[in-house]
Amino acid sequence: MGISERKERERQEMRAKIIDAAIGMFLTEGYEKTSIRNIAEKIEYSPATIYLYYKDKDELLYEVQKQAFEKLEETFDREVTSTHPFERLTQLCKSYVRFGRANPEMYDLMFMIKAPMNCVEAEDGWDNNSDSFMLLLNTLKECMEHGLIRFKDPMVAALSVWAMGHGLVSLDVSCRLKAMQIDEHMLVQLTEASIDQYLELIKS
Amino acid sequence: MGISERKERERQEMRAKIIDAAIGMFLTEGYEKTSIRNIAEKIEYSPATIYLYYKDKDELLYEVQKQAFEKLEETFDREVTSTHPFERLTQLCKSYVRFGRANPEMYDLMFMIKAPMNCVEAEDGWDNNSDSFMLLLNTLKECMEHGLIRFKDPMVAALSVWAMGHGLVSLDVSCRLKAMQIDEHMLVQLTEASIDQYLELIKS
DNA sequence: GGAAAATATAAACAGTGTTCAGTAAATTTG
DNA sequence: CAAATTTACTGAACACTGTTTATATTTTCC
Repeated sequence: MGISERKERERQEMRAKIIDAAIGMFLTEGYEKTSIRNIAEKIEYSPATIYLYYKDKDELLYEVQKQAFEKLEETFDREVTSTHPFERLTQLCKSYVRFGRANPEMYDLMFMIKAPMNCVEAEDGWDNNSDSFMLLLNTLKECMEHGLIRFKDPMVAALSVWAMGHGLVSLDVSCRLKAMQIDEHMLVQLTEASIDQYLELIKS
Repeated sequence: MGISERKERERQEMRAKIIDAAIGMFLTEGYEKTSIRNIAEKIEYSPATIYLYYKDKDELLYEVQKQAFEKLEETFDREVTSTHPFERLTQLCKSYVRFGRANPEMYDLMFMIKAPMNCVEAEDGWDNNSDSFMLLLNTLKECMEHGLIRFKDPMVAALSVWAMGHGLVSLDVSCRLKAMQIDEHMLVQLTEASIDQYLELIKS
């Protein structure tokens, strides 16, 4: 019978409707400032209805995160295209930092906010991000196979490169670079220079 | 007259009482989960009283942050002692990362949480952290004067080193390293190796 | 001692995430 | 088709949150 199929489809549509509203509000207002009531109002349902489709606000965020990572992976697909491993690593780093700086609220949800990681505590690993991390890890491995970078351990390499990229983006997103007392324009240049410098340093 | 002096002293004592309670609760429960009501209960005053001493919850956090940075600076005073510039840079990096990993909740308040930076928006710079940043900057400048590191611009150097250190700590504190699917022991080793590797890389 | 000033608080406001009893609609069953 | 049952939804409530305000208490000053 096609009824249960339609029901399931309607359920997914409703879930999408909720998530779409949530994404929009999380990105414009931030996670904390977006309330279930606001989301409910936007989709013209009662707040309680949302709980029929998502367990709690954290699950909502987890779902939004999922979509954010899909966006990041799409960006990588577009911008990380070179066949030369080190060139590809360069593209990956720059693409990552550009993405973070261009979408600070999204970056916050993906890599900085504390909320949704609690609910993943019990589970093994953190699914949302594993694809992107694998892309980095594999690119680095390939670089190492060709002797293009000065790393010996691929995991150390992955952690280092990610840490550098994340550090640059997150210090900016969290406004901690105010300690440097420089203007926005200068900051962009310094960030760019830091990445270039770092890639130069790891090149063998 | 000594009355106004006593009044001022009592005022500072009350401020300290509030902050002490706040620190304790922020570190054990986190900023978001600590309520003004909880703090008030702990010091046995009404919630409204707190507002006679601090403008709002953000100002409370800003004050707690201040003390956290004093703790960080004390740690640096103890652990960053070498007269050799590069050796001192090494001590600084390791001390920073160790501090962050040993005090994740405090690190969160200092470098990750979003809340208190908003209220600093208008002001120029971010006072709390400027001493530590200056220590890093000056150490790097000294290294450069002696030709010990491969950086040309001290600001690029400071941003790079800070980004690397902050990246390593914050990815861990925010649980994002779950993407790497490794155990705690391995993680400590990888982090250590990443710092060593980085210091090796920037050495000229 | 009594006016003035400083200090503390109970109560209220407007908001939050979440739960639950109860209603209305859609579906299945007899 | 009508009755019974399942599904979808919601209003109201609960237990919180940060913050403000009018009121009460204490302290200082003349």
